[in-house]
Amino acid sequence: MKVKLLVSLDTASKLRIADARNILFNYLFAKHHHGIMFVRADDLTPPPEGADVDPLETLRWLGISWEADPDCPEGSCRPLYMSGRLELYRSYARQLMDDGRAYPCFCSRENLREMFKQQKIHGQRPKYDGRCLRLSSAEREEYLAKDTPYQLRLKTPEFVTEVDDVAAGRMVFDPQDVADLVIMHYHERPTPALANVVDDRVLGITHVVRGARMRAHTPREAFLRAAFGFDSPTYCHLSLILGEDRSLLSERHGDQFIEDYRAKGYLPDAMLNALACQGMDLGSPDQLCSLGTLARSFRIDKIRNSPTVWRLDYVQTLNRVALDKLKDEAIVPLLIAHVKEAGYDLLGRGEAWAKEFIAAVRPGLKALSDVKDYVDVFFAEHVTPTEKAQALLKDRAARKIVDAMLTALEEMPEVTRENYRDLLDAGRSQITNRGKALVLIRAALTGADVGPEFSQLLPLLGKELIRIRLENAGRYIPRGGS
RNA sequence: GGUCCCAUCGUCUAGUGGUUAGGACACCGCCCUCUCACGGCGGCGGCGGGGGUUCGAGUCCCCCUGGGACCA
Repeated sequence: MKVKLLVSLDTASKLRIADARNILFNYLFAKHHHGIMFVRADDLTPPPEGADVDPLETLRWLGISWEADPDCPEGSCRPLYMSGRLELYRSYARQLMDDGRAYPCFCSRENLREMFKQQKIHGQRPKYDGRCLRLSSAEREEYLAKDTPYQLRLKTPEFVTEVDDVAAGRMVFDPQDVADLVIMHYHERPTPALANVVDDRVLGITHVVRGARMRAHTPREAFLRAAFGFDSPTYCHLSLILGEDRSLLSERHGDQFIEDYRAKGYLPDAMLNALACQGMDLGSPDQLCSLGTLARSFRIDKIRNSPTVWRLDYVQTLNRVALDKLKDEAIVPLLIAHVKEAGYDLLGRGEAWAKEFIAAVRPGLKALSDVKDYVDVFFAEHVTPTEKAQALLKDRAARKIVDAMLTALEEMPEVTRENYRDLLDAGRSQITNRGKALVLIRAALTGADVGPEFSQLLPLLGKELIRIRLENAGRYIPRGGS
């Protein structure tokens, strides 16, 4: 039997890490078995005003593709849209109602709330008591005649229902535990359970692979399927993804949308591997796995389903590996935007210069946006020394070094890879402690005590900028003394 | 409160009755070096607890503990 999967995607929200991982695992599972994965866009709720939200695009960026809506013309990659399937869900719900397996519930939200409150007061568990099921047909007609909004509830089947779960084995559900489930909200909006059960049926879904958060929804779907008489797909619930404090990943743990990482210059390969390792064994990050490799080694019965912790430092490590694999030509266009955001033009001094710049800077990059930390050093006319650098420049030797370098600089037509040492030596020869001299030179030139190698720094800065920097540094060096 | 899930180094994981419990990230140290980073080498560090089953249990069963999700 061909593996067929369906994942749903909330179009009102950016793609979350956990959802991305779940969808990735669906994709890998489908690919591994040469099956197919459908995507259903749950578009009943519009995205917030002015929000730039397109989780489908994020999926494409990750390289994850899906099977088109079977009702669409050949060659399309259109996902299924929930809004276009409302009639389908309604027709199935109607069928259930006609068969007497579902009934309208006219209780308002307020009434329900009151019922639960009373039950709590009497020490009972809040649970819908099925009062609308006991309505006489005359009463029911009366409500309907008055156009009272209603929900559609499933008459819970009376027999125990079972579902297979890859991780948990066979799960057994007792009808005693559930109240009559709402399958259609007021105004004929399907509940997720109905939509899932119907779509699984219509599309011939064989496996449901989804987050562990959805596990508790399984009984409802099981009872609903039992009412329809549908077979159940096999379930597999994927581990929760937690923050470093071991609570469910959320805003307070930092970036939780794939788009956030994308914007910071994380590459798809890095994200893919970071997601995959939440449940899979990837070995060393040195070899980033491609989607194809991941799919080949993916085994649904091998994934771990205990909660995992999303670690930013690991994502960074993966991204550095991904960045390393990128050729200079490929990295230039990606970096332009990040440099521009910091207020500079990467190509302003020519393409050759840009390449040298990238070579100097890329070993330190964990994400492309980190380039902002280096940009001032290379582009700015004036740099304000850090406190540490200022302290260094208080050294009286600094004056001698800076002056000597300025003098030497005048003799040089330009500072290049070949002659930068001469410039360095001019400063360095002023004092005996050569290591210390270099620290002072760094402070004077870059305003920092750490930074790129001189062999890269000096030629990149060039004569003019070096002169300006050295002169500027003079303001921080005390006058006088010997 | 009810239902359910999970449990190997700090973290992600390998391990499906016999292993010196392996790898990776992080951390620490050393080397490289003008500094940071990169890179190389090395180190620290784990089967939550208690009962069984078995000649033998991280591995199978039960209980406890802990963490978590869902329903409210």
